Amino acid sequence: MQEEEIHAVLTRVLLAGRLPGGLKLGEHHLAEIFGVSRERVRKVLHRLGAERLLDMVRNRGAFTLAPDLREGHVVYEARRILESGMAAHLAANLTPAQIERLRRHVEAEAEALRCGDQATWQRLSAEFHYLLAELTGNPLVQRHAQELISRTLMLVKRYETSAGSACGCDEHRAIFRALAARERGKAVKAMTTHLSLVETRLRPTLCEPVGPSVEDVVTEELARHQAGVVPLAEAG
Amino acid sequence: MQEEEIHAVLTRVLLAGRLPGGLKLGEHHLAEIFGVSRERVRKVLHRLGAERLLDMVRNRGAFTLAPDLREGHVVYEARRILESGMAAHLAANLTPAQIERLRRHVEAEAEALRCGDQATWQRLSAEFHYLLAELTGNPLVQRHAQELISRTLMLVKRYETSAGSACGCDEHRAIFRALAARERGKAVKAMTTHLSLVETRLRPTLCEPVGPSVEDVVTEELARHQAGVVPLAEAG
DNA sequence: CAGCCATGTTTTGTGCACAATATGAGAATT
DNA sequence: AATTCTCATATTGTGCACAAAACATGGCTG
Repeated sequence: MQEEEIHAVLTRVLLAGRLPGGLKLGEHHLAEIFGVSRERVRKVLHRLGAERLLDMVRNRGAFTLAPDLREGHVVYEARRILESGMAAHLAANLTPAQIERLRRHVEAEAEALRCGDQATWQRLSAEFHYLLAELTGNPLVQRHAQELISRTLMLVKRYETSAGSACGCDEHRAIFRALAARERGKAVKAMTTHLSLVETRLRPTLCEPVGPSVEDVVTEELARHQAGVVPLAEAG
Repeated sequence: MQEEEIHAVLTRVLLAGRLPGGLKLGEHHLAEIFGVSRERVRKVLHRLGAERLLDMVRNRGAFTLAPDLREGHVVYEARRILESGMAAHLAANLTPAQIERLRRHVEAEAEALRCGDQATWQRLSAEFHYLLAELTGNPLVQRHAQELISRTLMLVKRYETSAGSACGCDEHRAIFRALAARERGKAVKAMTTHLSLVETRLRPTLCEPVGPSVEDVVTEELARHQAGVVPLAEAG
């Protein structure tokens, strides 16, 4: 078991929000689950702490975070700032080929929505933003955008409303149209509006998904990993 | 010697660009310099690698990077994207008190420039951008902005032109005026223009500052650290 | 003489044992 | 009965020793 794999599995578990907040992740416990030495897990946990996916407390260990809606607001605000900048940049720099690629993506979203394919639509919907970051061609922007988007996915999993996730395709289309028309101001505004709307769709559902054991969740994701399933960004 | 201190000292040395690129930083060597165990240094080195301030090669060790102007372009582009988003946000959200704070900063810059106080002006000039990030009140944006700005400081140290660093105060003032007037579009444009101009001031000076030994540079910065000197952002 | 393999040396990676610190229970005291 | 102190236990942090990998040197072969 490579260190990179452990990191990937834990990252996916954490971003999926499948564990309740404030849960302690013991080094020894995880080491047993993964079947590796404690040091291996230890290093990964500290790295996840640096990436702000875990709360590391000295001499106490690693704890899952419980992002509340207030922190969620910070993430969405950061996204509005970064992605409106991205929109401004893209409006001025997109090539025709890139515009075409965007168009196809938005169409695929609409198609999935029309077919009632909720899973596909939800995936494409997230990937729209990853795609925009990719089209900037700037690795630094991509990394930052990916981090922020991942963090909102964690929030959405926790606070999504059944109704909420069933709209918003028009907003992506509006962003696309502004970008394709190279209208910078309009693109910025469309992006800002869209992200604000997405944020308002989060509902303060206080019900912590009463988590299954750490062992269950991690082993499940581990099996999925070893089966070669690669969700989200890497797939598209 | 705390792990945090070692990280701070090395970060400052690297960002100051006082070491030539591609230089190897041996674990044992650094451990001797700092007078700590190898594991301590090791951990810091890996962390710096994750922060992209060092090039970590498996089984080979840590190497200083030699950012060329092409990578510099990527950093400045990322800054244009992020900071233009910041400008758009600030134009809509600055409080009168914050505007006043910005005004004072820009005035201080002008004052330092008038007095010919090159050192102070250069410091204030960098801090202007840190200040903008701070005024967003968003910790995620702050972290990202700080990383990008630090990276450009590394570039400036390496490729600065004597003439280049002696202008640009007017550009900050233009940004301030647009923000104070809450003119979003104008603020975005002023920011983009400014960062583009700064980038063009970098000159492809091929002369690697023929570095003094790792030991000399690190021990010097270490002494400075222990004397309590805290440069740049923390000072402001 | 050039290229290549082998061996010795140096440097990094990993597991282990022990030390330091936090947690929780239980007893003693007010 | 509540609080605090102490001690037992569990968990994390750290240094050390060994393993593994890369590098350098020198000799061998074509």
